[in-house]
Amino acid sequence: MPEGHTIHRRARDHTRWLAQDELVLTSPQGRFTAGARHLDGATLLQAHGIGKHLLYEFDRGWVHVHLGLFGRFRAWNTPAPTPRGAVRLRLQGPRKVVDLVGPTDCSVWDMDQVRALKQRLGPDPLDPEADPERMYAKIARSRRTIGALLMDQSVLAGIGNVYRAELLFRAGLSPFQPGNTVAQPLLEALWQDAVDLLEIGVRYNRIITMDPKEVGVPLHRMRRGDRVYVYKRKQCRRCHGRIATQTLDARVAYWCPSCQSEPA
DNA sequence: ATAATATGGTGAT
DNA sequence: TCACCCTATTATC
Repeated sequence: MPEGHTIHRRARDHTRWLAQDELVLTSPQGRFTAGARHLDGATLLQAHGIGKHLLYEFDRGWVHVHLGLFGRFRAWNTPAPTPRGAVRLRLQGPRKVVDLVGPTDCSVWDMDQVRALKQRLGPDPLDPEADPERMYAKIARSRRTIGALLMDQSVLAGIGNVYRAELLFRAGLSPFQPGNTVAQPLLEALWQDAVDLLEIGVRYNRIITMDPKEVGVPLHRMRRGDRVYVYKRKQCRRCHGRIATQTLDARVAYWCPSCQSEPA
């Protein structure tokens, strides 16, 4: 779940549920005790999603959360049950309680760290202010594969292994095409497609990349295991050919050799 | 029932 | 390149 769409969805939900109230912060698991105590009783102004990072802006400080592969949130209406499992952080508001479990990072940040993060990350398709020119420039002068570049958070923030596979399929591009050989209009199309797909992801709280017009099923009725063209599939959803897999930058890339052009 | 697997990033080697 | 984090989902028996 945790590619950019998940993060932005959580930011939106948590802002709606918890902002403008004084929150009780605890760390039932104990690994964030000092941080929780530091911000206990603070008022949440807003939760921000930036790429795959969550930033909780309080009236007197920031909390940074990165879910990694295993991190999850659980939410309840008050009163919430006793924390179950390794709850790193519990955010308790008057109406809702949110538990954070298994994150790669949960820590108190200052403004400098927030600024550094924003500087380090590439444009985020879910940020209305994002400037894709930075992504075009980086890809255009890189000999690394487009498959690796799309997953590089300093090139494009929020894309993970599923969206990588699906974006490349929809663009008809091989993951192994060097970045500096991808035509500019194709880069622009990739960006716009990322914007569209991630917005769908936020709205439906899941990754859906199949075109409703192509499959004749509306977005909200697409069944599990049938919402993507190539990711983790055996057969291409479009041509029914065999899906190829290969490790690319420590992650398994999925592509359809017949629908996606091979690099020259 | 139990086992395998994963959408990620970091830091050590 | 690999171990780690340590959950939820999916696959297998």
